Amino acid sequence: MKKRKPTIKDIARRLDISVSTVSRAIRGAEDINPMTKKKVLDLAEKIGYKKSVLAAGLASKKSYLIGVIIPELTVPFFGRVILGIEQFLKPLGYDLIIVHSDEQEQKEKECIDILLDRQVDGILISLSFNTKSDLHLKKAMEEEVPIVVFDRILPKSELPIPRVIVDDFEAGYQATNHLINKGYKRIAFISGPEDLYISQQRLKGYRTAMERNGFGTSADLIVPTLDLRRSVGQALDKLMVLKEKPDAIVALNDPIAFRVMRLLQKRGIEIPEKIAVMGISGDDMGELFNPSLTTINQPAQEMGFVAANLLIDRMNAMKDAKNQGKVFIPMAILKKLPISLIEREST
Amino acid sequence: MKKRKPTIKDIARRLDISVSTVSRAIRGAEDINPMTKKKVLDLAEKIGYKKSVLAAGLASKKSYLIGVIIPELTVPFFGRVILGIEQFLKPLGYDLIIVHSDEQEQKEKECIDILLDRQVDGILISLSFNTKSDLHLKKAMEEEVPIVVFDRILPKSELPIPRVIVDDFEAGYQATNHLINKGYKRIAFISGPEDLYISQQRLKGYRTAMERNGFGTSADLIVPTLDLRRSVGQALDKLMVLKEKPDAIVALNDPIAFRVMRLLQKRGIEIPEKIAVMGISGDDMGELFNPSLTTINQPAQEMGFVAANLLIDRMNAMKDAKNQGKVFIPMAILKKLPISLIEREST
DNA sequence: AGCGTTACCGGTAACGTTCTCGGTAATTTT
DNA sequence: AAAATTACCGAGAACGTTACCGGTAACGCT
Repeated sequence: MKKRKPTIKDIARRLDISVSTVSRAIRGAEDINPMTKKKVLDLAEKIGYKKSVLAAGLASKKSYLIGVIIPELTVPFFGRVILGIEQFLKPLGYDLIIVHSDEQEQKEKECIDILLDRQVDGILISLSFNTKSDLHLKKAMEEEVPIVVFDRILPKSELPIPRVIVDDFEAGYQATNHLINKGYKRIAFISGPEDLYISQQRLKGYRTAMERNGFGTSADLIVPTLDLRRSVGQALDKLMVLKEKPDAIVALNDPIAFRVMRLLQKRGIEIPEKIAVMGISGDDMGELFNPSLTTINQPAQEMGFVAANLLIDRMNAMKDAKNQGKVFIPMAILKKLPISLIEREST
Repeated sequence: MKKRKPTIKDIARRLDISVSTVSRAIRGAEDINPMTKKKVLDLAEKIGYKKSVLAAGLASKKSYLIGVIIPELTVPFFGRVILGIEQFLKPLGYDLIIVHSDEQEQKEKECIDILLDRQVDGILISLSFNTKSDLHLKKAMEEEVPIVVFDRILPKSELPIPRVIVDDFEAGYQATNHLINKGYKRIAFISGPEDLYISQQRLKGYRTAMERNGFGTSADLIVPTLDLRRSVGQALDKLMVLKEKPDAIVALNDPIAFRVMRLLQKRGIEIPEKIAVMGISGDDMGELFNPSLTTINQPAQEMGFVAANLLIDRMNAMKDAKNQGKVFIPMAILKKLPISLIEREST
């Protein structure tokens, strides 16, 4: 019943070769005879050898773990992003360690610490709703862990970090434009925290669309919500006490739009007859509502894929720089992904 | 700019003590003078020392990683379960590595392999919709990593594994009973795959409730769906071609219920006037639908908490057995959590 | 023939901890 | 006062890999 797990030493002994060679075979290095490589691999398979990621990581100073920080586990959008991340990273032998900040800046910092403790090879992060500073990202950079931010980024970050987003201005613009084309005239916008880039940009897109069509933008029609749940009601209240109520509402994202729809229905307001509602996210869930939610689709999976790709790029660049003895210069890259309209029943 | 990370050796040198002692202080062992311990911890803090989980894991043969396998990332229920798992495990210094099987048995096996490769200390798993065998769980047991199954379990598994579920029979029973009390008479049930324990039990609960109330259970009224999305429509179709259509539907879980509601509405059938709909899950999302979904609440977070607790128990039992030179005897434990009704508008 | 390549392979020192064992001094017990 | 216990600490060997440096043989080139 003694079942010590086989190691490369065992393989080396049985094949009468050195551990170095076995290691080469296992990790698929060049510089090895295909024949011996096959022999090693065959025996490894036969005796059920498993490489110790721990030991390998210790020796090579790599963990083959990538940390992913998202604000919330249950938001469908992030689920789709993770799918894309996996799609890119799994074939490369990386595993994901997913943590969530619960939309709190404080917890977000803790997440970074956890991941750094774990010695992840890189971090993919989408900022929480309430994150105002990116000092914790700096911390990661100082430890030389590459980091890529996706979707929820900070507007003016001087940090030279790659970022992947959708064209948020365009999203806000197209959403508003769609409503205008449908004949709506008093269009409101439910925004998010001021510091949030997606909020700023989408709002900007909304404003631009309104102005270009000669509607102007009354401040009354722009109300912020500070989270995805509780304060949506307050935001909506502000709109409903207006003398001239809006005939359409653009919500910062789908989860907010879902709540808006629900709250309107509770007030007995018909959608889209009395008031139209638009989201921005492209959640599948929107299809299940009654009426189904018109939304701007964000290519979530692609975003994950691209972000992961960017991360690996950075990791390699860093390694190269090191090998050549140069200093690695972090870069600010901003990648914008195109969006598209999904027209459903709520408009 | 040379920034080699500090190790326990550095601390040992600067404090002129041995690495052993430093190690003792860091990992909080007894057998150390509180004074020296404080000195070590202070210096560690000061120079920004971080313990290498990799090295520690290698030496102690523990990774402090717990693997979590869920069928789908975007199902809210599992999000809540993970919250509970974290709640229990984080204080103990464990991190989670979350993977998903995409509701496929094959991928589920791969997940197990990934986790075993990672040398996780334990595995928490909820089976996929289509998992018919638990041989892959056996594999984990053979490698001596404890495993606990939650929510989605296999009905008749001879494997001595701890399992945490809700009282699924009771859930099906109460759901049906609620509808009966509301005056519905022809109540249909949308079940899942036959092999799925939750499906069996909830169905059984439904049957029992029907019979006890003298309604009997016509086979027509029980239709299965094989997944959470596509085949829901087919299941519903079967009910709608019946001469005597049902006046209420119990869905196996909330995601299915959401779809049922949507499909009914597309057919112009009013809920709950023409047909009532009930879910079983307790997803918050159900509140946002129009009408909001009446459901049976499963204590998801508690389930995660309990499952994690059970896992740690098993891990300790295994360790104890080893220390005393005994053989560890795995046990089949079945823990049932109570459910409760959330009455909303769909019934 | 001499020399530089190329293709392989081996030895050995890391990597940063923990663990086991043993030892010393101080403290308690008898 | 001797013996036993306790509290604390150190030395050094693991843990399982990879990285680095060298070395040998075979091959091709001038």
